[in-house]
Amino acid sequence: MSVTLADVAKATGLSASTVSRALSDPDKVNPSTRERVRKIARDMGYVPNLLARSLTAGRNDIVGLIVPDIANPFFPPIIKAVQARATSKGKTVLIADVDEHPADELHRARVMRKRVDGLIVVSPRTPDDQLAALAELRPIVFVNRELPGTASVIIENSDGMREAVEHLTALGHRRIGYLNGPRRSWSNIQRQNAVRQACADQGAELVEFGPFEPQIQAGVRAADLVHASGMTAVIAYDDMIALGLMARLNERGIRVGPDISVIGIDDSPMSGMAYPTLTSIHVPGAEAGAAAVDIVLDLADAPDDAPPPVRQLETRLIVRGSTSPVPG
Amino acid sequence: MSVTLADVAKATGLSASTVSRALSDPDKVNPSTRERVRKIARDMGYVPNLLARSLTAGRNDIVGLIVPDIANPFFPPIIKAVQARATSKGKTVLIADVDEHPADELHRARVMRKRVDGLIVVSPRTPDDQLAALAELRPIVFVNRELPGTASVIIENSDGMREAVEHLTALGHRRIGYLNGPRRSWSNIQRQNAVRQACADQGAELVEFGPFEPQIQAGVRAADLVHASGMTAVIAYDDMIALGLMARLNERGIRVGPDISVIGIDDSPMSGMAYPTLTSIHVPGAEAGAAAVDIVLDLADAPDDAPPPVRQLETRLIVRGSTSPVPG
DNA sequence: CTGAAAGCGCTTACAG
DNA sequence: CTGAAAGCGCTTACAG
Repeated sequence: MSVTLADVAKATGLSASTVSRALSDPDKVNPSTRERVRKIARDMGYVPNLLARSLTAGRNDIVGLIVPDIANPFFPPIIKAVQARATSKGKTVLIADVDEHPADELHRARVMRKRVDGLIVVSPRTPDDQLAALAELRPIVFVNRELPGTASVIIENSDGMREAVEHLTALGHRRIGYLNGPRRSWSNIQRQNAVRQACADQGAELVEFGPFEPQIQAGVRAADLVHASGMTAVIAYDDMIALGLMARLNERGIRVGPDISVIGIDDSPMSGMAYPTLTSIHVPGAEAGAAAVDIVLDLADAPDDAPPPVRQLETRLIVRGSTSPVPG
Repeated sequence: MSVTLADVAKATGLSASTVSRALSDPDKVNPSTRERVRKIARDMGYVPNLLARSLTAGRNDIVGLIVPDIANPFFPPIIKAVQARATSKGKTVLIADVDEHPADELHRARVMRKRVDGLIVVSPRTPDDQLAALAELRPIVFVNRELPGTASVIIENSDGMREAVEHLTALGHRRIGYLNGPRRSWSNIQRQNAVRQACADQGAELVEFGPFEPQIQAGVRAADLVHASGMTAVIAYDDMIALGLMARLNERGIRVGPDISVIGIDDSPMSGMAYPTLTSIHVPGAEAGAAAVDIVLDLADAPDDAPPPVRQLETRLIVRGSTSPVPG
């Protein structure tokens, strides 16, 4: 097998304690023995078993991050932000992608639990009846889902949605479609409520479609429904759906913008690359990721009875080429 | 702190051994005591410390996956394939994204090493002088990079590249641009060699640009260079660069297809969504991911002196809307 | 079927 | 500054 601390101890003629200190807590050992130990350890090809170290030290210097779907462009910016923040605090990030299988979340979280110092779960899809079990795996913070007694970072959809609806009504649209996201998605419920409220406030008629999965193909499928319904403007649950919608409308010769206005949500990197460029509601995913790191690491050394923090972040509309005045 | 095995043992009046078996190796214990133990453990909210379990059992049931950049659409299909295969073999996948910082790869691999049963490193960017150290963290398999004595899955670029160049020359193009990827990228060297060979074989003139990072913005930047050079056809290191190139050309009123032909590499999901749709060389990332899982898990229980397997996979051209006959 | 003991590979008070 | 000892929370031969 591989070289252990005991092997190095034997080779140096010192105790395991001293070797351990020379490697992990250098100040506590005589400089000359320290260097001797380190050299011998290196020569022997000693690589500390970080599992064992974590078990005794009770620390991993790792943050665990669980996301629903790494392929959804909404998540990479969050992941990058989590990594940037965690790195700046000396932690490594390990990611689990549950591939939109909500039932797996709890299992993955348990697998990670002791291997990390804290868990960030983005948009937990975990069914309600298991959510409490997930929340127990503290330190843990939810992004985009609230549970009493659990730390969370919440992105408030209402401002951005209000701006989107105002933008459309200002362009003359009176009938607005909303493409629902996944049926049980917490985010979709938030967005659905927000669009209903905003349309009611603006006196616009709202027609809902879906639910749709947050994938391009779902948007492609939505396109024909939307067009058949005669909507002049539509807001999609997310950019993936909006992009699929646009692709299919393009294909059918329906001009996005002039013929039908489309608004996405997430302001993902692709929204500026699409044709036409996609008007989208910016969701501060990066800020949310950074905030989640701060919270979960604070939690790690907070007393158990401290009230778990809840941070709120706002959204706003980014206008691009896919929205135009109502045709005719 | 949390409930330990010893706590449960005390509560049941049994030894830790029996409790351990009741939970992890149920067949070795009397059914009635087994159920009693399990019930009490559940009631006490016992959650086994998987770190400790892994340390003694020497198994994690986890596969570690290291990728250069999760936001690059080339990687998610590989990740998904790795997960699908690993799941079917009862393993969980933990992902590390090194965010295009090659120097971090070795460190991340070490952090993961004992927490997983095997490591898959996709497109290792690790500098040559550290690569051997990385390769020592066995069981490990590289995807898209070769190192003697190390298991790997290699995607052979030459077939797809030859098809791409043939396609362009058949359309009448005589001067073909190639947008290089990152300078030290192993993949770029492979692709560069392949395009040089293919152009030489077809008697086409090759003009190289770059290096460019595999990002949309780099493609945007490349667009003006390419257009100024008078190329009628260009092959990009990857789809990201190709998409950025197309976006900028669109913006300048240069029609991709009729005015200039563009070919990407990777056949990422977005290539079918772009405007126009992007002709691209399909790279069998999913197959590579699945193969890597098979190899790394085999390695885990292979004798140390077994020759590490090397698997080769082929590429092919997918023709879409971004390539047309040479103008004029 | 169950238990006592040793051990996985480290770290960390506690002495000296 | 260094070492002996106990311990982190489990698992697993070995006895019985």
